[in-house]
Amino acid sequence: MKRRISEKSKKDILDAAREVFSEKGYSKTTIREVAKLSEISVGGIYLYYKNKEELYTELTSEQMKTFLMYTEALRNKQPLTALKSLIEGYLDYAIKWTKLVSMHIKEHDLKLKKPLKKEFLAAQRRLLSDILTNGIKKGVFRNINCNETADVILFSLRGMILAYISGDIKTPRKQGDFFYKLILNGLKRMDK
Amino acid sequence: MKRRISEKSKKDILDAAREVFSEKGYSKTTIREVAKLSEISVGGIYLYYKNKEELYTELTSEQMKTFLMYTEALRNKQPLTALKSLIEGYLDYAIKWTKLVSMHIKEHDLKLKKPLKKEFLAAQRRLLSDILTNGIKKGVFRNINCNETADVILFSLRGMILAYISGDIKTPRKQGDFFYKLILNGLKRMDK
Amino acid sequence: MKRRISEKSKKDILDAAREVFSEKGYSKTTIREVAKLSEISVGGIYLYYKNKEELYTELTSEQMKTFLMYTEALRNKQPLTALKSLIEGYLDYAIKWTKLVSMHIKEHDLKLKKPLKKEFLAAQRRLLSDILTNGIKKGVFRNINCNETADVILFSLRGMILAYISGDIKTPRKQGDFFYKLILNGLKRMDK
Amino acid sequence: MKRRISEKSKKDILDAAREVFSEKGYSKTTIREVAKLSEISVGGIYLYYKNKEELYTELTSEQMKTFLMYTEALRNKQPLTALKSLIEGYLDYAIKWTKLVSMHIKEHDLKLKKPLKKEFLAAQRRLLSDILTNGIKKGVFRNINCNETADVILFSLRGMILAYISGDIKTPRKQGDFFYKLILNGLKRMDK
DNA sequence: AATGAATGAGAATTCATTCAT
DNA sequence: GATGAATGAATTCTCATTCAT
Repeated sequence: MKRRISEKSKKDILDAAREVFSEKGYSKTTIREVAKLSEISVGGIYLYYKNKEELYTELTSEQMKTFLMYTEALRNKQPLTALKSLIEGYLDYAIKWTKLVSMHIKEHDLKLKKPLKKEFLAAQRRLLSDILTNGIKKGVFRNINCNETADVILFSLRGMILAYISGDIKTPRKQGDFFYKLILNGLKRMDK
Repeated sequence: MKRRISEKSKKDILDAAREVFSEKGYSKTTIREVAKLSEISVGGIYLYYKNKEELYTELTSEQMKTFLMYTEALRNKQPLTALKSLIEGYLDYAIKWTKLVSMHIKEHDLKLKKPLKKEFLAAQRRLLSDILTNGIKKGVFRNINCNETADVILFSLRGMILAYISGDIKTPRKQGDFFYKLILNGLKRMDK
Repeated sequence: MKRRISEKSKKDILDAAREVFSEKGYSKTTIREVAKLSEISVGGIYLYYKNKEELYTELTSEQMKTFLMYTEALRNKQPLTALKSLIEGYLDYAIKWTKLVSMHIKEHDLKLKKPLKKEFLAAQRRLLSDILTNGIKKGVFRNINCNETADVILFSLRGMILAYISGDIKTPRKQGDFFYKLILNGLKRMDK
Repeated sequence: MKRRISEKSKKDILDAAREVFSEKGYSKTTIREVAKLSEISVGGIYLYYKNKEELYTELTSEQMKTFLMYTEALRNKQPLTALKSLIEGYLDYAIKWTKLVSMHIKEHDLKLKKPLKKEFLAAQRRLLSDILTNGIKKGVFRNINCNETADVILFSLRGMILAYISGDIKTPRKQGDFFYKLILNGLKRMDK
């Protein structure tokens, strides 16, 4: 029987869970596998997490917090820089945590995640909306509806990420750059 | 014991599968239920489809063909109309087949689906690219890279759909309209 | 894979369940063991019975029906004979189905059994009450409260059975005879 | 780490066990819960009791001793009073410790309990037999076989208790009174 | 070809018991 | 002696797949 500090065990489990959940998604992940990888017995998992659901929720929550911290830092940048960095941040994160992001997308309909996700999305929308508002104030952007535009941009970004994790594109950063230019300048020919 | 022509049975199964899969999603769909609805025995299903995965793949393939037929019809419309209709078509389809689309996203990494999806995406990209090229020729659109832009638009649309099936937005058509305007006009203030 | 007629399987399972449940009681009985004894796979059990609870309920119900049939036959006998036969019937049944009765007593607090048991008890009470009423009418018994007396007699009998299955007495029939005389004549010295 | 005299710990555990066992019954009682309530660690429990079964046995033994002390006090009362008090004592005890008694019945076939129970029953029988003998001597009771009668009365009482804990009767004391009168006067009409 | 009863591996979860500290 | 983290066997139940008929 192994002896460890409680906190170490909890972390070991979460690390293993992140690995397995990202690889397999929620329903195909088994506690047995998490146990094996974390080198903690099956029963041991249940010492720290009430059930599979709670383990998953904890993991998700932790990931979102990390990401929020990164994006919040963009708040004080110039509008154009901030917008570009936000797009890049999203895509870089997806590149770094492909499997994990893949899981989040796969499990988009998991009931348990709903409130967590809602709050996360709201936070992202607030941030992007503020960036846009700031851009309008500074005369960089047209006078658009910031909230709605923020939504559309965020959703589109998620679409780009989905394309990346699905293997439809290999160089998401390049696509991101394209997306940035597209929404900046639009399609319409203006000189006419 | 029922006697039927092979093709009829195959279709019955697929109809039932579409019903059940789109109601329950992949994992929660049981072969028993498909059997019941199609009025073909459990064993019978396996006569026509090797396993659950193959049944799913067949269904997906069929759905894609149907959708392609719809979108191809846009080829001859005016660029702006075609673009708008394409966006609306995507979103309307997602509204009509929410669960089915949700399932496609959940199973985005299913091996068997890969070539199928690739071809579907390529077709969609060709179409949209042609619409854009046509728009440039007619002087409606700026001189953009059509292939890349087509990709970005398609992926963004998928993001919008993901947002809808995830419950993040309730009125995807409205968002679609917003998206249309955004990519048309861009964000930048032009008069300066 | 064994092939059998559905009805045969159902019976095999019930037979095995009777065996195991009587031996182990409800909670210590495992489906695996019932499966093994019935020579039907674990999954097979669930083909016929929704869950452990239903299997148990079915078993109980079947037993009660059998027993009720026997006791109802006493209704037309002479009061004294009927009373004596009832007592004997209870104890003989307990002797014959010791383990099964033991289970019923062990599981006296199982929620699922409640309505079933209530109806069984009510039927028994009606019968005994009728026997007593008849006895009063014929002048064999004192003018007692038939319902209450029926209850007390039935409960006492159950006590006798509990004593038997607990191993406290070896010859329940003799005790039954004693009980019969006791409640017939009472303890009190009458000639004073 | 808490330091305590061995005997104190043992008692604390037993007190907690009584609480939990009588609330949950044998199978649903967990050692963890006993540990928590007794404020002794899980491992600590196993220092004093070999396993769950032994803890249960110890508890049972203790309960029986307490009950015996109460009933022994009836020995010097008048026969009729003693008999009535005995009946009431049994039923009151069942009312007070319903769950505990229920558990004793569920576990009636626990091997370890057998000798314990035998001795308990013997003691009760001796007492009741003495009461009856005394009653005969004083001319209150008919000349009956005291040992056998004692048995029958005790078993019947257990039946009454079983009926109570099974929920078949709500007012065991009333039933007890009825039982008392029944065995006192019998069923037979005497004036004929 | 067609059936559906039967299979059995595998899932989440619990808990008596152990043992390193 | 005392602790409580860790163990892992055991539980109920599900369901894709098989195969005797």
